[in-house]
Order: sequence, then C-alpha cells, then structure tokens
Amino acid sequence: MRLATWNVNSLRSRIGRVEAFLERHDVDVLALQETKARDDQLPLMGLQSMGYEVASAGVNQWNGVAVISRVGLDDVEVGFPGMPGWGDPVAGEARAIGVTCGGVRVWSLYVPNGRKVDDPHYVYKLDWLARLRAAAQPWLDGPTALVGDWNIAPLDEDVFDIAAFARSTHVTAPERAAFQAFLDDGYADVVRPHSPGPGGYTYWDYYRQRFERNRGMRIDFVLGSPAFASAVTGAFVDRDERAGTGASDHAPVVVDLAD
DNA sequence: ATGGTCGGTTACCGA
Repeated sequence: MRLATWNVNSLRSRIGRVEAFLERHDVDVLALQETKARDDQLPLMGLQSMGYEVASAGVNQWNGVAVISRVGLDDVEVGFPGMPGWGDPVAGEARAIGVTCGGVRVWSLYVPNGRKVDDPHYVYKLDWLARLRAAAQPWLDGPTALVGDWNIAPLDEDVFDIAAFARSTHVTAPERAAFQAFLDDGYADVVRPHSPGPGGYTYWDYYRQRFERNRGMRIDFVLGSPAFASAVTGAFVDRDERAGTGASDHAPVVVDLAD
C-alpha cells in the first residue's frame, strides 16, 4: 500500500494537481491538510471516477483536512477525543480526521501554526499537541499513522537557516519537546531515514524564491506506530510537485508499506 | 525589523 500526505493549500484550486499526483505515483491513500473547503465544496467527480472515496472535515476556509482512499475508507472520525472544539466543529476547528484504510488507521492532522511565540495561538498549539498525544497513546497498539503538517521543525537541520528562526515558532524548545514526546511514546518518523538532511524538506515559503534555492523546512511528517513502522519499505518527498507555477507551498510525502 | 507571495467568505487576514 502506498500512503501519502500533503498540505495542499486549497483542494479546489489544485484538484488537477491532486489527480495528477495520485496517478503519477499510483497512490492508494492520500491525507490532505489545508483543504480550504467545506464538505459541500469538495471537487469529487474526478476523484470518484478514478475509484477513490473521500472523507473530509471542513467547516471554514482555513483548516480543513481530508483523506482520499481507493483501499477502503471506514470508521470516519472527525477530531480526536479531547481535541479543542471536539464535538463542536462549527466552532471553527477541523484539524483532524481519522479513517481506516486497508487495515491502517490514518489520522490526517493539521497542527495549529502558533503564529508568534507571544500569541495565544502558540499556547493553543502546545495544548492541542498535548491533547493529541494523550489520545494517540492507545492507538500505539495497532497499525496507526499520524500524518500531516505538524508545523514543527524538530531538528536544527530541518530549517534552511536556524539563526533566522531565533525568535520564531516551529523551532522552540516546547514545540520540539511536544514532537519528541510522540517519539518517546513509541511513534517513529518513518520518512527521515529515507530522506535525510535538506533533501527532506517538505515546505518552502512562496516568497523570495525559497524553493528554487532550497531554503525550506521539514515540517510534514509521517509518524508510525510500531506495527505501521515495521511495514514501511520506503519513503520519499515529491519535490517535483513543488516546482512550477500553481504549486502548493508544501510537497507531498509518500510512504510505501509491505502488504 | 521588514518584506516577499499565495488563497479565499478578498479590497483584508492567515500562512
């Protein structure tokens, strides 16, 4: 099974690229973040004609998530227990959706950005991660993948210029500790070993030709439970998808699993 | 410290 995750930065504006990506890489399951579409705005026709089912959680123009699958799409759950606003999606948050595809529990996650370290959104981000960690501990027993845009660069080498991020979110000690906690619990970053260093960047800002100069960041991750991680046979970042006009500012991350 | 470029409930905000 081939699983991918991608912060698509608007599904409607990039549906052609999504369909081409699925076909180009023969992807079975694709988790999306920043769909920027409500559930009733999804461009489904082409995906369905390609044999995919879609589950989405989108209540506003910002933080929608979705999963596209052609190997089954069951047990759809919007948000995780304890998530801020859980059970009240109209409150404006739709950052997590869990589905079961091909025997794997996949969570598409869009971790809050945090904005600035002195912004209430930064506290909210840390709280959100703590609540996700608590919810995710029982999931370690099965084949589980926590995938998406974590908005954290865990290592200095995950940022093109760590000095430029001295007072920025994404690299602070509390954020990195929150990410590390998932690893300590038993989740594994299944992509880094296959694409180390700057070759594993997943995000490049739109301005200043950051992509052309590979001034990017590694902030999109696939964290696997032991059962998931042991089945991984390979992984890569589809950098080509970030090139050219009309690209998302994030590249897709692809993981292959043994049957 | 600022600005640059995107997308969308667009003449601003969030990323």
